[in-house]
Amino acid sequence: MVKEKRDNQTEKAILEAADKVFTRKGFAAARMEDIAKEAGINRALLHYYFRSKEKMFDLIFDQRVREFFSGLGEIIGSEKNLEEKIRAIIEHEITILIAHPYLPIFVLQEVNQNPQRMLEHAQKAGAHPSMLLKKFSVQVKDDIKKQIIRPIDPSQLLMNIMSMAIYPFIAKPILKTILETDDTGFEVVMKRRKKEVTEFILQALKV
Amino acid sequence: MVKEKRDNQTEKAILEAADKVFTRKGFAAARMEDIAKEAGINRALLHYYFRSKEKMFDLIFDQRVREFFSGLGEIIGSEKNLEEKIRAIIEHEITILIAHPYLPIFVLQEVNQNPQRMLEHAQKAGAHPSMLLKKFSVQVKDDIKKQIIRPIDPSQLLMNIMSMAIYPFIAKPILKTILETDDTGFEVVMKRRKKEVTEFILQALKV
DNA sequence: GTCTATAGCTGGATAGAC
DNA sequence: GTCTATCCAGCTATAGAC
Repeated sequence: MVKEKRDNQTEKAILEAADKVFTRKGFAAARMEDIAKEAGINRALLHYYFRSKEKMFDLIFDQRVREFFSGLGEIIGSEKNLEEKIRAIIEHEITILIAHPYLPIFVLQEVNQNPQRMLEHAQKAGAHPSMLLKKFSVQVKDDIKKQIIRPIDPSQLLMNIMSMAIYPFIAKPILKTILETDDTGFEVVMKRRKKEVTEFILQALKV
Repeated sequence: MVKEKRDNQTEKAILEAADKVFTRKGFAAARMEDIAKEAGINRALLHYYFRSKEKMFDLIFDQRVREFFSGLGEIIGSEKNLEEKIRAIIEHEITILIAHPYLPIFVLQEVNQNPQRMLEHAQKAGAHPSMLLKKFSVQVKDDIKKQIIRPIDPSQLLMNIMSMAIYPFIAKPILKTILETDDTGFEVVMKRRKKEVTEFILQALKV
C-alpha cells in the first residue's frame, strides 16, 4: 500500500490547532470547525489527515497524559535523597504547568469521564503508577526510621506534594479573581511558588 | 397568571437526575436523554419543567458553586484564631467533598470554560472572593509579627490549604489506581487525611 | 492536497393528543 | 402533567470537483 506524500506543514498546523482546542474545551465541547479555523483550513481536510474526531483526540490526549506524568517517574526512580527529590518534583511540575496551564484540567476532566482510558494510556506511557508510590514509600519510611524526617504516611505526603504543585493551575480562574491579577501576574506568583512550596514541605517534615 | 400545580415529586426527581448527569459529564457532554432516563421520564417533560438545557444547568451550577464556596467565608470571617481556622477549613472542605466527590471537578471544569459565569454566580452567592484573602492576610501577618507562626506569604498559605483539601478529589481516579483501592478505600484515606493535612500545615508553620 | 457541497445523524426543543 | 411524533439546527463525515 503506497501512502501519498503529505504536506508536513499542514499536518503540524492541524495538530497544533487540535491541541489548542481540545485542551481548552475538552472532547465534547470541541468542534471540528473550531479546529479547522484555528489551523486556517476547512473541516474536510481534518478528516483527510486524521479520519475522525476521536482519532485526533486520542493522539492529542495520549501525548498530554505522557506529558502530565513525564519526569515524575524518573525523579522518583533516581538516586537522589528525599529532600532533593521533593525539590526536583516541585521544580519540574510547576515549570511544566507554567508552560501548559491547561494541561491538568484537561487531563483530569477527561480522566474523570473515562477512567478506563487513562489506564491504557498510562501503561503505554511506561511505568505503572502504583510502582511510583511503592518506591517513594520505601524511601520515606527509611528516612523516618533514620529520623531524618518526622513520621508521616508516605501516600499522604505524595498527595500533599502533587496537590500543592498542580491545584493552583486548575483553580487558575478563581485564583486570578482572588489575587486580583491577570495571566502575567499569575505566572509571577507561580514562579515564586516553587520556592514557597518546597520550603513549606521541608518545614512540615522537620523532626 | 395562574400557575398549574406541579407534581413536586417529578420536579425533584428531575433535579436530582440533572445534578447527577451534569456533575458527572459536564454541560457539553450531558444529554437531555441521559437526564430523562435517569429520572425515569422522557425528554419532553424536562422542557415542560425547565424549558431549556441551559436553564436547568444554571440552576444546578449555581447551587453547586454556592456549595463549593460555602462555609469558607464564614470560617475566615469568624473570630477563631488562625490554628482553629485552619482546622475548621480542612475539616469542613474534606467533609463536604467526601459527600460530593464530583463537586470540584465539575465546578472547576465549567469555570475554566467560562470564567465570566463564575463571577456572576459568586457574587450572587454573597461575599466577593478577594475579600476572603484580605481578611485572611491580616490575620496571618499579625500572627507572623507576634511570632506565633514563621514568616510566609498569606496567599501562598491559603493556596496550600485549599490545594491539599481539594486536589485529591479531582485526581480521584488516578489516586485510586496509585493507591490500589476502590471508592470505599478512597473514602477511608480521605477521612484520615483531615488529621494528616492539618498536622502537616501546623508543622510547616511552626516558628 | 485542498476545496465545496451534501449526506446522515444526533440531540435540543416544540406541537398536539391524551 | 405526561406522552408520542416531529421539527430543525448543528455537527461529523464523506463524495467528488479541481
